[in-house]
Amino acid sequence: MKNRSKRETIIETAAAMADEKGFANITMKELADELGIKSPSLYKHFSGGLDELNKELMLYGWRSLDSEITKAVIGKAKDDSVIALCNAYRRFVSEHKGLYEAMQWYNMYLSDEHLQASEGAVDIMFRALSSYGLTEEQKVHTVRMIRAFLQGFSAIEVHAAYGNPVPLDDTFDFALKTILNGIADMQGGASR
Amino acid sequence: MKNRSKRETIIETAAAMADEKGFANITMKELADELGIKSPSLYKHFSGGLDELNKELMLYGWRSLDSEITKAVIGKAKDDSVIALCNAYRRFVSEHKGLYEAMQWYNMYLSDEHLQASEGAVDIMFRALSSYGLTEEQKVHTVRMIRAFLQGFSAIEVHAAYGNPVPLDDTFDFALKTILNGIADMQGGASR
DNA sequence: GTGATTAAGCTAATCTCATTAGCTATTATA
DNA sequence: TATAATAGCTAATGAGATTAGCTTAATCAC
Repeated sequence: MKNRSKRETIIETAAAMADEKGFANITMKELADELGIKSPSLYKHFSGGLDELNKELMLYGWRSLDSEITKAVIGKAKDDSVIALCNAYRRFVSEHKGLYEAMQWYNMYLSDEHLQASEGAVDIMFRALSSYGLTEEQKVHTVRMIRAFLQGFSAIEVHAAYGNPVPLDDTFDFALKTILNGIADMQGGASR
Repeated sequence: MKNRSKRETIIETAAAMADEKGFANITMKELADELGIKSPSLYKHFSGGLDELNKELMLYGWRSLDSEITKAVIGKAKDDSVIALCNAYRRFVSEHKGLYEAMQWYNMYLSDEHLQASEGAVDIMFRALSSYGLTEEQKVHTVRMIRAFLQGFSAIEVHAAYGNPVPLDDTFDFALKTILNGIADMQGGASR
């Protein structure tokens, strides 16, 4: 019954709380309340305090996202694979706005750990591109472009910063198409 | 000599401080110290406290960015215009990392005001696209895509989250080219 | 099995900020 | 000139994170 360590339970509770109330509103006090303990007790599990907790939240988030997009690309290749990956990323963000904030937020403070954490997602993107005949360098550019687009689009979508009636879904598809066209051009075009 | 209101001076000081020490490290105390006053005195200028200050910082940032990209696109059309705009955006972010954080951060809390604030930049993008023969809807998609890309790319670049020797500059050009190709396809392709 | 150790909690205390209250001097203004 | 607004100050309050030091229960070595 107790296969999940207390540490994990706390992180999952914090993640749920972030999704509910927003990442910025997680406090040691509220998290402790939610867990039925007093805030100083949290330091028994996270001696590094809020910082360590946030870092773990970030790592947990990236692990979850990895797992989602991995599932999404299984059995797919080329465009189908890229599309599935992007949609999975987008869905994950919309379902975990708070956790995603943690994933981004931590970004700002400890690039090294964040780098490692998000490496998994990058790796999956590389694999998704493997079925095209791209050079390594082309793959690097493409992964970066996709990543930048997904990150920017998600940030904007989460905060609903588009004040226009044209549906975001259409824009997402449009952008995806543009990116896939770019890939196709590389295969059949200049580098042929 | 005193053409700049105290309010403006404070905001500019805060912006400089954000660029130096990071947005998250701006405190009422340090800002007041920098200005040679005590922190409670700041409330005479910003009755809304840190929140109001941050909001003003965000607005100031967007105004500055507007002005930069406006300058950048003057006298240019089509691809040149888009390229100039994107480069200006990127440069602004790299020169004002802290202020840019404020611009993004506030984003998370008050979408309405942020929306208005960033409207100027969006407007300039629309104008930059006006010399192509795109439909309104195509322009909306394109602006959103460019915006998402710029935001995502900047976020990633600022935090140096790319652990790869391939130069970021090349990726930026590559992505720009992909986007411009997408625009060209719309003109000469399906929508012809 | 029993003493020592560790784990996980608790209360009380501390520190850092942001913020508020209330006072004062200076500057405009009617 | 009397008065009102401005911009500053000190002292006090309050929220949160964090630390110190105590207690109980489980675990472990022998």
